[in-house]
Amino acid sequence: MSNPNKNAAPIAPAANFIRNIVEADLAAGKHAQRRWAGQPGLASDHAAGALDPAKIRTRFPPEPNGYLHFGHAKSICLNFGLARDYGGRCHLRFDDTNPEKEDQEYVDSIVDAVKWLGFNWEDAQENNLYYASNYFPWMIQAAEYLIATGNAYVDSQSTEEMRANRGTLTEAGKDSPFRNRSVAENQDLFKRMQAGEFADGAHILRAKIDMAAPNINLRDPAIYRIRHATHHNTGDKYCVYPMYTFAHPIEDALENITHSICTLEFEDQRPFYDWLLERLAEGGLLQRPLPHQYEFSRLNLTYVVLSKRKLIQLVEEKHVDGWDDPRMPTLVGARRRGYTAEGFRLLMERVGVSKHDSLIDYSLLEDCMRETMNELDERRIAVLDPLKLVITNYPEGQSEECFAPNHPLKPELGKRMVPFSRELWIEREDFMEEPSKGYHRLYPGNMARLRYGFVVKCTGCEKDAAGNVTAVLCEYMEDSKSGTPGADNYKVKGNLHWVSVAHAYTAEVRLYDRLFQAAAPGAGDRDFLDDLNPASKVAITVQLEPALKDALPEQRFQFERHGYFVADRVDSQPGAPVFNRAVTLKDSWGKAG
RNA sequence: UGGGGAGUCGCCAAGUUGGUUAAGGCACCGGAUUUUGAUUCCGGCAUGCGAAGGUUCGAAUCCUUCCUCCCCAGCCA
Repeated sequence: MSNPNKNAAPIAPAANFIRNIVEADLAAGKHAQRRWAGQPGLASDHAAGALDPAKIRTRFPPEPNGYLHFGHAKSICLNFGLARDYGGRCHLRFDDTNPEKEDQEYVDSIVDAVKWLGFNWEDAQENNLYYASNYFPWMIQAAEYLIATGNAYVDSQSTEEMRANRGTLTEAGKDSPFRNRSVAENQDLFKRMQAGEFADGAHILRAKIDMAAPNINLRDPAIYRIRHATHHNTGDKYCVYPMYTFAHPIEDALENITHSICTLEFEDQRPFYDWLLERLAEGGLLQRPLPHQYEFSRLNLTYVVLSKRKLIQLVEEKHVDGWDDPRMPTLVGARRRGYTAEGFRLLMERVGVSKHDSLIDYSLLEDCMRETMNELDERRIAVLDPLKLVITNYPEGQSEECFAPNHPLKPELGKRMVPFSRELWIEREDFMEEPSKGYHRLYPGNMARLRYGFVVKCTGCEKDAAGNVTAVLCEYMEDSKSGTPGADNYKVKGNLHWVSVAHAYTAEVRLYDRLFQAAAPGAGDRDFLDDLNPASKVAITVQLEPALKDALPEQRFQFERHGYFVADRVDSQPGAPVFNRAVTLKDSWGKAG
């Protein structure tokens, strides 16, 4: 009763302030009269189209200058989730307005990552994959309109002069000496900027608003700069490129975006967003109603760094094995780690959307992964720290078939055969010569069940000269085999997993743990690298049940009593998979005693 | 010291046109089931809503003052 929706999929999304706004807008019919040209366009283009079939339009607008990380996943789930839930559309738009930083490699990886998360922007009716760079002609038109109406001017101050004249947080800025150039001169200069007559930085186009505005973003923000650079999409066609501040609102409006959702740090830019769009709508360039920007707080996680600078440093200085290292908080890393898209979607649902600065416990993410994997993954047996168990009353050279269910919650997934024999691998920690209080696995004189096999009674152990246990000895109860009528005659508390020595598949497993050992890496004046967890990756050789030899890359299993493991999608060879640990099972043993 | 945001249980987060006992999730603590010390199930868990005053029959919701935290001075996004 604590969660009546638990079995009713999909779970109703929790209320949040953005959903409230969308619902209110829908109820008021705020966007009902928008027209849609079938593709992005100016007011005149859309006016020729039919009513927009999408009730709302949102967008996920990454700059293709890096790999997507967990923070982006929140934005993706929010924007695509809204469109899905309210009869809308969500566009994937590459915000590629800075040629010096962007690359096709990133475009491809972003497309993959969004798809992997389970969202799409394309169906029989629409394909909403866009590039801001395809809007450059319209943006130049918009800039020229601003110049013509006295709302923009070409400034020829140096970067340093501009900075000096911007003022400070508490002092007003000073007008540029070029601020009152005539419209004709501004038009001429902007034309020549486009023609490539000037070097980078020689001139810049600025909006003409108010150098004394208390909001620094309104002190004549730069909107078009000169960059002689090759763009990944437009090549060498342009010498001038728009700034984000100018480009983004226009992109939204051209695409008929109704709710433009971004993170909190853009809040101060909303006045300019509205100012710009209002000017362009007045001029008849953009369709009304105009898009509106809403801000939410970005995702922060304990034990994780998400700043681009730090992620690059981790890769370049080789603290990790690349962008897709399973310990990286990138979506490619998570995928390789074995994390689920379902788990990310669940996490974002649980985390919610608000404007508070929040810090989410990493354990919440792990818990979401466990929850989805428990449902999704078949079970298999793996002995990670092998110790030999010899069943002294079982005939040498003999073996027999035991059957283990593939998923205890889903009998329809059937069973698989696991061979049983005289010598088995068991987990070293499943034997204690002198048991601690509450321990109910193997120790001399105690009985325990070999899961899906027989009940055994421990009779002792063998040791080497140094006193290390080299084998555990036991006798099995012949009438106790799982699935036979006699199985219930034995009541034992301990239940161990095992793999037949003669049949085992010996493989490599990477035990991954959190990349950082401090909840807030680099907090205070520490270097975040000092908080790296030296044991975040431990490769071991393990004994696996034979069926695991056929695991396909990216196939994931629960290794019973251990956790969830995935066949590495890069390093696995056909018939020779290696496994990554995504997350352990919850373990309350030893916690409360 | 300018401007913009935010402060509700350990972590998130509803609720904010003032009106019964302040949703829900995670964590945690009990207890039941269990051939994974997992899962599942049942129960518990804020006389309190950053603080102090005030208005009111009644305030997390209104008013006043104060405190704390985050963001902004790229020709990045």
